[in-house]
Amino acid sequence: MATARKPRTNKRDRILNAAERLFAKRGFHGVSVREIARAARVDVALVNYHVGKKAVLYEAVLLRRAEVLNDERVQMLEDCIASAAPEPPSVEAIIDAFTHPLLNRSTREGQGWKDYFALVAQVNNSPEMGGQLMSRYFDPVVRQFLDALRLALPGCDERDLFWSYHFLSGALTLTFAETRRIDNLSDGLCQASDLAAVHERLVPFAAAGFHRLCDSPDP
Amino acid sequence: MATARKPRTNKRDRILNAAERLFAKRGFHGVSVREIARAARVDVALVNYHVGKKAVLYEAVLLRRAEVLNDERVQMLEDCIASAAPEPPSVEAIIDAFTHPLLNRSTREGQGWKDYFALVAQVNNSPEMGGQLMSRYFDPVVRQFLDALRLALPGCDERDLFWSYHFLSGALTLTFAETRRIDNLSDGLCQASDLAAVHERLVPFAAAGFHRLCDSPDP
DNA sequence: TCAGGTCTTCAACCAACGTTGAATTGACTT
DNA sequence: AAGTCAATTCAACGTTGGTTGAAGACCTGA
Repeated sequence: MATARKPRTNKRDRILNAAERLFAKRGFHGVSVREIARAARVDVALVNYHVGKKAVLYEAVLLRRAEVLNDERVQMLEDCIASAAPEPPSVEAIIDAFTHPLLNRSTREGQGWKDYFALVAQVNNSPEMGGQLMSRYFDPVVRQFLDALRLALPGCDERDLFWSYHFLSGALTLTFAETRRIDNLSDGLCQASDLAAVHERLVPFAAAGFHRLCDSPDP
Repeated sequence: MATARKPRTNKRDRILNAAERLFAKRGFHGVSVREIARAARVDVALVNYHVGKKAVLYEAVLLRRAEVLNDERVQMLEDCIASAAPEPPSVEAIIDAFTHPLLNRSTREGQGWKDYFALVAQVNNSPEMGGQLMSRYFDPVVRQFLDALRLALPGCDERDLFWSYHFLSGALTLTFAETRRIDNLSDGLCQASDLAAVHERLVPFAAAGFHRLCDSPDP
């Protein structure tokens, strides 16, 4: 008797998917609820029924994959700590645990994740609500990574550590925004869509930056 | 006879200033022309009269300070090349020539420049038009900096160089977006508004990354 | 003073917006 | 068969959006 529940909400997912794609492209204010409903092939009123008003929809899109991503990041961090024990893991390994989940999802799974990361890139650089939303959804896990980095960089000044993470965050989000500016700048030699090529460079680039800032002695 | 022209357009500047501030905060779609006119204390129709339609206004805001910034960047690059001659300048010095103008304008001059950089940060991470606009307004000068970096990093792989610049660009734009996320993350220890503190860390961070990627031998 | 622009105001247009409430469907329980 | 509740449709509400055109004000040089 129990199980035979409705597919709960096929349409709720369709709405979230369409919203994700459109918000990623044009931002919160650049997309109308009606357009999202049209793209999801769903009546306008259903958006309010299944999700809520526009602002709620926006946060629902952000939250949906944030949980998955956070779990995977924590898992990878614990793995890399465990496999380096009893030594602390290297800075490279920690950064890789932080960035690799993005690469994995973006290349192995569908366009949805790509859209999601592009959306996050916009949010991260938005003065309007960027600070609040990013802090709410990602910073709890970021703090765990900072804890690990402290062990890998003993004696590191706290401010150097925070700013180093800030630079990594900026480089990472611009990468996953995939604006194709670099395609143009490099005359096609580099491609924003070739995330594997970026990732194998981002990790050593950022690690070198962390070491440069955090290893130096303070007088 | 000649000179006594009207102040040409007092109001045009007021419109551009108001637009700059609002676009920086909420993006192109998040601000209405009517709101800009209200903030500039100007009739709605004057926006179209003095500048043009909304899209033209947006690009006018971007262009206005891009020219000033580009000139200053080129000047600082030439200076640092001249003062290092006949050796090529260091990577640090080149990056500093690229980033210092932002710091200078942002701290010494008014809120207008801060708003402008926040706007550029949004554009840089926007999939909608980010690639196009950034390339159009900034990449000609970026190419000059890449030329200088090639001399400072002889034998550097081209793709490593482009990606290194990409990472620098991401870190730089997130910094000048001033989203205050880092204030929250660091419990007030770091402040997004303290641009001098960021700048003195960004230059060595990025320089270390460039060296790490570009100095390594390719088998 | 008048004629010429330039600049400014006012009002209006229509399309699109987010959101809601009432009415309808459809499937499952009793 | 009737009743229940979630899901869905439809139409409408009141605002606000960007843009325009015609009319008015202002100034300058003749």
